[in-house]
Amino acid sequence: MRASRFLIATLKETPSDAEVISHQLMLRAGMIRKLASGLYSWLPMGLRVLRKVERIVREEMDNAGAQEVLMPVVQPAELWQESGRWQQYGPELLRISDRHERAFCLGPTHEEVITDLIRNEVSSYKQLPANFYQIQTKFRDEIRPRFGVMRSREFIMKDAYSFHVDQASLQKTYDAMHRAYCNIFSRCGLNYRPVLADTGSIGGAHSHEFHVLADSGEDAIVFSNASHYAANIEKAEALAPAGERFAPLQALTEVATPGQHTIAEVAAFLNLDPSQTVKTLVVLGEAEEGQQQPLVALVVRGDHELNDIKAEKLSGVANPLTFAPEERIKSELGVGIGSLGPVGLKIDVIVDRTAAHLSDFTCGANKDGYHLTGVNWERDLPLPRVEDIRNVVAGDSSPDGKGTLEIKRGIEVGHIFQLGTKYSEAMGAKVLDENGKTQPMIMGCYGIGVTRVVAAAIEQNHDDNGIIWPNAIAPFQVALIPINMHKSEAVAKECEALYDRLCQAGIDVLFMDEAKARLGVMLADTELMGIPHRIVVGDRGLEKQTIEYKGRRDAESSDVPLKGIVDFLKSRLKT
RNA sequence: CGGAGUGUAGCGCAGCCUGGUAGCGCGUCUGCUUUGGGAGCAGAAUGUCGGGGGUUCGAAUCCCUCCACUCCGACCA
Repeated sequence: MRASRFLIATLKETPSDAEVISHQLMLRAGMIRKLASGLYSWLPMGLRVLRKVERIVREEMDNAGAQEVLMPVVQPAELWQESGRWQQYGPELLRISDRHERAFCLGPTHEEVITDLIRNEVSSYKQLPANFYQIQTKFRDEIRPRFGVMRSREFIMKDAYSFHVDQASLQKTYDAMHRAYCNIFSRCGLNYRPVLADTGSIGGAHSHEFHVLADSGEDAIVFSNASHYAANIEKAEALAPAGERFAPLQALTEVATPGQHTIAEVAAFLNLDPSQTVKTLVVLGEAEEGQQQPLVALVVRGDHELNDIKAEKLSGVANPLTFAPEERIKSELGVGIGSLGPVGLKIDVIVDRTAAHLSDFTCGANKDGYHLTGVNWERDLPLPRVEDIRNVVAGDSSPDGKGTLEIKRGIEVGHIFQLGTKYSEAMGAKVLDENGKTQPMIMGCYGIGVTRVVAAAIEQNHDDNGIIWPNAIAPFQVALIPINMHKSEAVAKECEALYDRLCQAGIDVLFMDEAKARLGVMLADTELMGIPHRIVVGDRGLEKQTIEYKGRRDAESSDVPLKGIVDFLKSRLKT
């Protein structure tokens, strides 16, 4: 490609509304432009990267035996009513109506459409298993779109849906998708990890997320330092502490703690470590038929965080997890939220495994302005129901018993689920099995945020000068930069010849052919755009029959003989 | 949804408090000079100052209202 025929829309200054580095660099490198909140246009530079990622995804999906389809973005409400998600899905689902006032939505995902399609086309177990994918625009009306293309409202996703007669077949496809995803992210040149995940609202048994490791990631990922165990923090189990609980040493004492509400305040006031306290969180429980939702108290150690995913799954706790309104706590428990504690509390109490292991701890006295110290389970109050309801922290034991846990940040770029029969049952997607019996198909679904992969790659690969693309997804592999081309016939001639040779060798080359462009501008632009390899052609080098090569990560450039330059570049592109 | 903030040229911003005919840097265009890391000189174009309403002789500036965008919050217990 010649730069003179290509929109190079680089920006010297960073637009003020870009927070994260990938967003800033995508704007500055001329890859995207914002149209409205959470909506982005892709300029030629950005689209080239997007297409390269898509191509890798297609190749690996096809290799893994999936078939490509393309389904509409606009979907009729009826299908969503059939699955029940018309009601379940919140305001994230953008609902619209057509000129006949029929209800539609913009698809945030395509389970309903694919299930509808397949129930009409597949009727025998002999047609299964089958796996269909598409690379399609999704729309989710996010509460707060941010980080550019990383959390936008409209985005491109590769979504695949598989159909099976039995669990074993699903597991096989699931494993194949797991491998395909590893291939995809490896080929994109990303440092990523598959991690165990919660299945969330989509439901189902088994699930993995694929995370690109980056400090700016929105998710916390937990690793064992001694095994392959890796999980999303939402999912990671916090084991009960080893050993017996220490016997009580202190007497139960009520102390005045005027004006001290938070754990930090109370701990500082009483000169305690927060890990010697517990906090009591009051949430809504599950309502009996026709009754108001009761209150339930959740108790975790003062320095720990409640894991709401774990909590809302417990029987007796409302799902989604909802904190009790302060007025209800005041009126029903007679105490403000800063002085709550499990002792003598008249509602159901669930205590975290680690908190249940404490002795001589401190908690609210259920009396405004007072706390209790020297509290002990089974002496001062019965040990309530014990569950795992907290987030793991660094240093906890790994749930597989091997090593301790570390926590890193990750950007979720892929997610695979075993859906089971949730949609096929709701929507009557059935086949006849070998025995002539009707069965709902068992489903799996597999997503990759294609646009997010592009941003994640930048989060992971950049420096002060701009983006550093991995070879496989770079918009151009090589930048060809002439010095004084409009003055030196030799440079002009050699660049034209080189450009042809590189194109013929199948290398994506950007020829900075604007005659009067200044060298500094061309160098800065190609670095900002992240082109992984660059060659500079000038009279000085040509006299020695060499040209100057610099890899985007190299500190210094080096002279390469002109003759062998194409082979030299080819060998560089392999890595 | 709640809280905070911003909206002035393509981009980044000043001007607003204290009302008086809109400016700076970058970019763009023309010409000349320059050309091994974001050039210099000379000239030029570009704004319903987010929209609407009000106050005033006069509003980017003061008041009301609407809109858009951004940030923060949804774990005080």
